[in-house]
Amino acid sequence: MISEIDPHGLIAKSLSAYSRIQVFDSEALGRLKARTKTFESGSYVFREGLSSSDYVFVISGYLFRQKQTLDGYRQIVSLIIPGDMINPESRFVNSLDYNVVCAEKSSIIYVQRSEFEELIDSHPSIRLALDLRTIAESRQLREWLLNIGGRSARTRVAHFLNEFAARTRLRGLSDGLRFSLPMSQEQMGDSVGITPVHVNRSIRSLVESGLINHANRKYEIIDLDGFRQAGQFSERFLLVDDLPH
Amino acid sequence: MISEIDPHGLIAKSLSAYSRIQVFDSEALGRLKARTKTFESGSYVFREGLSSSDYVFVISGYLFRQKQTLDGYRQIVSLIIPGDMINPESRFVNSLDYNVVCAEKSSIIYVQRSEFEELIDSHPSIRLALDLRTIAESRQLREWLLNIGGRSARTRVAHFLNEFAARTRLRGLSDGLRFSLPMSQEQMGDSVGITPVHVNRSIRSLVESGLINHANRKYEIIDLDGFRQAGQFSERFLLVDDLPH
DNA sequence: CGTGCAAACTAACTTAAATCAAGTTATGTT
DNA sequence: AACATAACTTGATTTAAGTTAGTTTGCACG
Repeated sequence: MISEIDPHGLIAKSLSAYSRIQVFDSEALGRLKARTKTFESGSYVFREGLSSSDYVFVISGYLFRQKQTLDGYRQIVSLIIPGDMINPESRFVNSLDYNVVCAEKSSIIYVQRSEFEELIDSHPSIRLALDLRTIAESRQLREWLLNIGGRSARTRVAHFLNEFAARTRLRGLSDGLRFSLPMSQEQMGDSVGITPVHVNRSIRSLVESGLINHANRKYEIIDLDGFRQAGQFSERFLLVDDLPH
Repeated sequence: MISEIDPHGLIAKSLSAYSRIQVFDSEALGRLKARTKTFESGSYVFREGLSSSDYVFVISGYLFRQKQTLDGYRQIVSLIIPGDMINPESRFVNSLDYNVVCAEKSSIIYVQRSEFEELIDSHPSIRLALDLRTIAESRQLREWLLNIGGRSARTRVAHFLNEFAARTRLRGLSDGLRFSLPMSQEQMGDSVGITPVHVNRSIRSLVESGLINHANRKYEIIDLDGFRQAGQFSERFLLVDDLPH
């Protein structure tokens, strides 16, 4: 099925976090031809090592990038939210070093390599946005490293939840205070390097401290300042300061 | 002090790991004007947040990138070895999200922003090498995340040492079996997220298993296969497979 | 060539998080 | 509505790693 991407859609919005996307840029994005595909929760969009010939974006649903240890431990290395590009390194490299798995039913669009590369070549601000996105991702990875390497379980979980709240707010997907997190406590554990039962205890502790409410997979931040402190969270690392070019 | 970089020097060698650097590319690199500066062990080359106006490369000495937690924990997020660029994201962004500290006395060269950018513009293979280097770094960060998030202390330490051995070998700085590691056990701990006494125990355990010898800061790998297994190490993640452009 | 200091090593003890083992609560299905 | 299944919750126990503290080694410097 071939459809046209909404010209004022998610992707332009997501890129505009990194560089100034003009009307004509986002119109060009809107003219891209794209195949849409739906994936069930738990299914793989990419497998490590396999090459991808198209550029792939998320329209709806949450996914994650994950890697595995030889003895079966799975580490989630980043969350992918609607509007994100799934395989940004495909611009330069053939195969990915991670798997991409759906946290819930998702819809994904495929744009032909050549078509997207023409767009990049003719729209400097889109190229810049992609380059900056790469920087932002490295920052995020370093922040996760600090989170996992240096903080207690409770703090890690709080940091993770803060990050999710901030990212969804910046993308216009939540108000930053109430959100539902589409992943199991086991998956959260695999994101921050602790066991699921400890995730549970950590969440409980945050609730008991009066920082958040939690039921099912819905969260509500009651005391934003306190909750940020509990997670030693600052949203600085989510943003990049565009160089004046 | 102004000097010329050795045209067949480290930097060309380091970039050539990522894309095919031709003679004329490396001659151009050799013509770059560079200020050299020496830093003592423990001194800061960059501080988080401060902007940098030049491109900076390591000629000799080891350094690391590090971040801090509010309550004082320091996480080392990557090692910088001779030939590496210290501030690659300066191509796109004003300020760094990490500190850069010397593990030992190091000599560093500064190349003017405009001069280096002209070089990039006129040498596609150098630009490509830089782009691929960025991908390689993200891979490394994800691998560290997996290492810290999912493995036992002993395995983490073994993985770290394997990585160091492989990286120095690929850069021509060691034979990959005997090397001296210019960092304290405390710094190793801050790299893999454990305490220095546990680093010590882990190293001893690896020695007692007959996998390596160790004295002062010198290491010798006795059983390479066994040592790789102990660290669940594969050097695949250090390399990128250049896309045929 | 001692002296001082930082890093490496070791052991004893403590603790945070993992593991194990039941429950319980949701969610989805015939 | 009853059943099945997966996710969540909770407590008891174990274990890996942290902490504290002391000793030893290596090395820079007067």
